[in-house]
Amino acid sequence: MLRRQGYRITPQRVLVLSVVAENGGHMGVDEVFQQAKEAHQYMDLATVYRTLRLFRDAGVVTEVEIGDRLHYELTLPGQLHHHMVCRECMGAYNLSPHYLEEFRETLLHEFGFMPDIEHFSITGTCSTCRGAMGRDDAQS
Amino acid sequence: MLRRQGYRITPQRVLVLSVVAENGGHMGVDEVFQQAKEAHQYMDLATVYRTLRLFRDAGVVTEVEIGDRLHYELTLPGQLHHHMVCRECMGAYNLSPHYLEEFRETLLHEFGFMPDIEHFSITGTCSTCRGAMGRDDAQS
DNA sequence: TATGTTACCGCAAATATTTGCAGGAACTCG
DNA sequence: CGAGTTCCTGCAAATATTTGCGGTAACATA
Repeated sequence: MLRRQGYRITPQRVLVLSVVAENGGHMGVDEVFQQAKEAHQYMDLATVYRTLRLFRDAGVVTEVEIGDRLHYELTLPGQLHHHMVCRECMGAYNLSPHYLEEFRETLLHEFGFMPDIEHFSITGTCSTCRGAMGRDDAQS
Repeated sequence: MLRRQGYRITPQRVLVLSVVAENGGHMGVDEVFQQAKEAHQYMDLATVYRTLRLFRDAGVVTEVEIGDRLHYELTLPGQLHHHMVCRECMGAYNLSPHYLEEFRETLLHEFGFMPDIEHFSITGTCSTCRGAMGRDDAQS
C-alpha cells in the first residue's frame, strides 16, 4: 500500500506500523516510540513523528485527538469509525459512520464542503461523566 | 464574567481580551502576543498562553484548530457557530449550529454523549479547493 | 548482482508550548 | 486607606514537536 504510493519500505516504518497494529487501541507518540525502541535500539523520536504523519497522509493510520495529545490507530478499511472523546475522563468511544452520513450529505450539498471523514472526532461529555456531574448541564 | 468565576482582573487579561475582541477573526497565539506586546511592553508569551487557556475554560473565547495551530475568537453568546476548516487552503468557514442540531440530538439519545458544541470543528475540503483539484475525489 | 539516484534516518538545533518559582499586584476585610 | 492573603506574572528551564543536514540504505535498471 505504501509502495504503491511511491514510499519506501524501511525497517523503521515496518516497526512503527507493527507497533500500532499490535496495540489495537489508541497510542500516543511516545508510547509508540518506547515500544519501537525496544526492538530497534537506534529508533529516533523524530522518525516516529515523521513516520506517523506519513502513515496518516497515506491513510494507513488514523490520528485522533484525545485531550490535547494525538493518538494513532490502524485504519481498517472495512471498519471506518469516528470518535467521541470525553473531555472529563478522556475516554474515546467509537461511532459508526452511519450517524454522520446525513450530516455529511448536507454539508456537501449546501456548501460544497467535503468533510474529512477519517479525521473526524467529537469532543463532549460521556454519559458516565454526565451522571457523575449530577447531569446539571455539562456544557454552556 | 471573569470576576464572577473568581478570577482576578489584571491589565494583561484585559489586554489579551481586547486584542482578541478587536480582531474579530481567528487569531493565532503569536499574533495575539505580538499585538499585546505593542501595548504593554513586558507582556510575556507564557502569559498569553495561560490567559487564552483561562479564557477558553471560562467560556470567554473559543478555540479553533486550524491546520495544526490553535486559533482563538471571542465567544459571542448569541452567535454560536461551528467551523469547517479546509485542509488544502486552511480557510475556516463558519457553520450555523442549526446544521448540527439533529446530529447532536442523536448522540445524546443513543449514547448519552453530550457533544461539546463550542469546540466543534470539522476538517475537510472546501468547494474552491475541490474545484482546483479537479474534483476527483478529495477524500476517497 | 552491481551501480546510480534519491528518499530516509539519526543527530542536533530550532521552534512551539508548558511548568516551577519568587516577587509583585489584585482583591478582601477591617 | 492599610495590611494580609493568595493569585498572577515574568523569567528561565523543561518538555513537546518540527526541521536542516549529511551519510546511508532502498529501490530501479541493467
